[in-house]
Amino acid sequence: MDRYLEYATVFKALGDPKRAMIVDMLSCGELCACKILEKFEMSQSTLSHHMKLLCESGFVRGREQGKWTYYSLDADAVGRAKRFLDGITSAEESRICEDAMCCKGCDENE
Amino acid sequence: MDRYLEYATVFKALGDPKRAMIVDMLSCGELCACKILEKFEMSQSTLSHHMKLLCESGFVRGREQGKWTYYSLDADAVGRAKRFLDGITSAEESRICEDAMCCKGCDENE
DNA sequence: TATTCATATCGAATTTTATAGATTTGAGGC
DNA sequence: GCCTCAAATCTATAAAATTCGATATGAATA
Repeated sequence: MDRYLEYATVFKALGDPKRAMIVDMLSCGELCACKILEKFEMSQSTLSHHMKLLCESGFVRGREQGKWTYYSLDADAVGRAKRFLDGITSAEESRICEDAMCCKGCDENE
Repeated sequence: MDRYLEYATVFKALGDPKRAMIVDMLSCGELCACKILEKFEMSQSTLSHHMKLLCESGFVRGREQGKWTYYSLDADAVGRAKRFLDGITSAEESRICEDAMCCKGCDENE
């Protein structure tokens, strides 16, 4: 269940429209908080909270330089999230299918 | 922002450890609620609520047959989520980069 | 048709999240 | 050293999510 907690933490971080848009903005490259804030009608403290969530999930990294904090995507975390979705589409390599968990319906298995 | 609301709704549905695990279970193929319930320590009403969320997000489809409800992944929705993550890694094709939104840092742009 | 079984829905309690204003921290500039 | 500015943190509040017991629904069946 721990592995799912890890996935869930990342997806939860992406599970807010503003954070999803922030992440998309960061796909263009590193951005400072001030630039991100410009694009939203949101208080500075609220943005800071969202960035903290994104960083704590591991999906985004923050780099402090002088007065500013620059944010960017963590390629590894993006890759892990992608691989989860990939694993979901190709049942063969699924983590869970071998686990006596699969059935084709209740009728056949009870 | 609407497009991000749509993505966020899906990611929010995946943003719970139990739901992430349920989705992984469904990667093996269709399952009925009773089979899923067996794998969790969770009341029936709670599972029903989780399945409703997953279905409302579009990520999972439910098929009622007699007394049972069978759940399976919606391939299109999985594909859309994947494409969001793909778009995030390859900045070139990003939805948002053209939007005068990119900068390489505050210093250069102010 | 009365009963049973699988799910869904309702209602309520608890926890978590989103938000903003006020304050703090820490770097730079005067 | 004092002021300014960017960002984080604290505090409070309102909204949303999680959970479960109880109840309703609806199909199969005796």
